[in-house]
Amino acid sequence: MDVTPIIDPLNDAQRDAVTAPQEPVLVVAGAGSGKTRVLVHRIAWLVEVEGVSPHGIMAVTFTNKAAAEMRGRVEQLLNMPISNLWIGTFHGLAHRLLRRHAEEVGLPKSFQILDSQDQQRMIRRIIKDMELDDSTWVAREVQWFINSQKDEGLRPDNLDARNDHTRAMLIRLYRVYQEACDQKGLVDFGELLLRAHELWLRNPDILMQYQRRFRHLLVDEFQDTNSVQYAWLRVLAGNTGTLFAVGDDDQSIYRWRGARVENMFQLKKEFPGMREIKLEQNYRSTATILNAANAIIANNNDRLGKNLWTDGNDGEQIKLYNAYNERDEAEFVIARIEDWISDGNLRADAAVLYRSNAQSRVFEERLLQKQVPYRVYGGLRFFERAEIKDALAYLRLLENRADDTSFERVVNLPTRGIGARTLGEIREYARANSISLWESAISNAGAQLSSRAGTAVHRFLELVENLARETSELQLHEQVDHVIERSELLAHFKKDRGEQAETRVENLEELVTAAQSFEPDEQDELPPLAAFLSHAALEAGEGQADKWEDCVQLMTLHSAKGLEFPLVFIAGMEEGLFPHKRSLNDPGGLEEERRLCYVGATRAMNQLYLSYAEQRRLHGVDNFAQASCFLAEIPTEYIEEVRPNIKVNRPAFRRENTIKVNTEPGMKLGQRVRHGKFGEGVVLNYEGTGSHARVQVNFEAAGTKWLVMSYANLELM
DNA sequence: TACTATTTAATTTTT
DNA sequence: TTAAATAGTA
Repeated sequence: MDVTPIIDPLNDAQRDAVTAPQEPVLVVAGAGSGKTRVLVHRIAWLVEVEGVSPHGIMAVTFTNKAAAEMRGRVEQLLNMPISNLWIGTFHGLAHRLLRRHAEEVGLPKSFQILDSQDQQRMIRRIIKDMELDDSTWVAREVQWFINSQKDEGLRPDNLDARNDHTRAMLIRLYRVYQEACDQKGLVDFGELLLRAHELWLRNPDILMQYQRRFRHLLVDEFQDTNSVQYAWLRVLAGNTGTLFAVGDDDQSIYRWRGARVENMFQLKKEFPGMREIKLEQNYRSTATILNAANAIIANNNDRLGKNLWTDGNDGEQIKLYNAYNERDEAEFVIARIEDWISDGNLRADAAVLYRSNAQSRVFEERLLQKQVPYRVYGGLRFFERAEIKDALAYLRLLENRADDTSFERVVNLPTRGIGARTLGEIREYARANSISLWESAISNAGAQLSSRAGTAVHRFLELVENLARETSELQLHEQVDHVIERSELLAHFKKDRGEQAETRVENLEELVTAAQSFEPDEQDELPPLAAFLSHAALEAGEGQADKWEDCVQLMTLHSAKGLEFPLVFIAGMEEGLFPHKRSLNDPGGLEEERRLCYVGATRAMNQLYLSYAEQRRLHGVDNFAQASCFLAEIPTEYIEEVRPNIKVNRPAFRRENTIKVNTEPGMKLGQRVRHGKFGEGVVLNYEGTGSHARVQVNFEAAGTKWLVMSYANLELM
């Protein structure tokens, strides 16, 4: 057996990890240190050298993209297909388990997945039905609460209201929402994980069956696991499974959605013999960029501790541009990108990163104006588009008539005379009798409703039944085609004029193509339509179709994680924007922002540009800002301030060549302070200078207060 | 019932 | 500024 292809491309630390004995291993892998390579080669090593059957291996990732990439690379390395090896996302694997064991976890065979849009609609509906004031009970916030509890593995019964009215109501909403989901056979993303965990806990025999099978569990991005995911893995590993976890505590940027870096520490506690291997050699960035990134992240506490190094050269200094406003900033960035392109480089090798999506607009405008092709990441994905969701709603009703969310979506689309009043009655009757809207509609169509509305409802019910009958023998793509045609959805969008309407029609046609080229995962053992619908919910698809065109890349810092580009711009390095002021509301928020900054900087291979604007228009109002505190954390030797001859009208008072950071001592946003009366708090905002300076502090005990600096006597902590 | 005007709030996002 | 949800009008 020739093991050189598996071992040769690795450095010492990587090889230690790949060839480690079959015991628990934690790989702390810095940015650009080859963590995917280690995972891929580890799998190959287990199969080729240790003689482990692929059947006994499970590899878990967070995104479908990562899962697909890993599978592809393993197959390439082993030079064979590995269909019996489970590689997938936490949600994808949980979904597979729930389909196989629907009965044991109390789900109907035909359960459907709710994406977060559907979930929010459903919660909004519940708030309405409970006749709660929707300005106090915002669907988005209730959704946030429910999902946070699910991330922590908590059911309504596990929660205590702690004499808090608000909390009591949130728990009640959670309970009502969950009952509604159960009744309608709907499962949200958090529920997939929670039920998969409960599958283990409630069915020791099933658990044992999987424990015996999956002796090897490999987990990517371990720092992003939430409590349920950790618990699920922990139980599955049991005492016999060997966990191979790869992660980077410095790249933990998803705490706000339940990720717990502590899981990495916890792992070491629970598996005392756990081998810990650090990958610290970086193959991506220049020494300058790495040193700067290291300097930034060094300001964080509670790190596992590692220092990236490279044997590459220093490269160029990091360029810092102080823009007058956001348009000046965009102009500067795009001008540099045009230079880059005219030097013969690829547009796709240049990326503009920013903290919030709203920032993309100025860049887009400028790129459009300069006729430079670009692509914005994020935004609406294919399966999330309204017209696609409309079509899917029809298809979902074919699978599961009790799917009320889908029912509501298409009952009057295209309009067929079933208005708010009629729908209200159907809803009321459904609620009173604890039945689905579908069943309620059946009972109502004959009796309660006026004859006109009754006929309309009847027509809709018949339409769906007919669709079901007509498509039962068809191929998946024929089913989809038939449904969008006969439901008159296609005609509905076709009659609208304009560019938007045209893309809608194109998208619907694209859906048929998507169905045609859809290849169900054999492991999932589902009928084609059910598999397709699950796929649509679990993998929302890419945003733009023409992704292979050579385009400048625009994206948020979050979505840049895992990617690399020769030329990187991080725009909007301003206090309040990055670090974002809203991140300072919770403890550890600033540190997470700093990790985000670290992630951003380490995306750059050769050249990194940082920029900030003195004035920025946000939500239609001009704001003044100071340079981000992160800029001051980079040793000046790595930075060069640039000032090209751009003719912008700048006000005369503009200061030159100075990084303005922390002009007031202790005025840093996020700074912890102590007040004689109010106790400890965090600086949220400030205005003015000298004796007029006022500062807004969020006190742990006393809440948010504005204080005048010269009187407040704040003690820095 | 269907379309238009007004209001409201805006970090990050995968599944 | 802008998108989306709701309130108001034809």
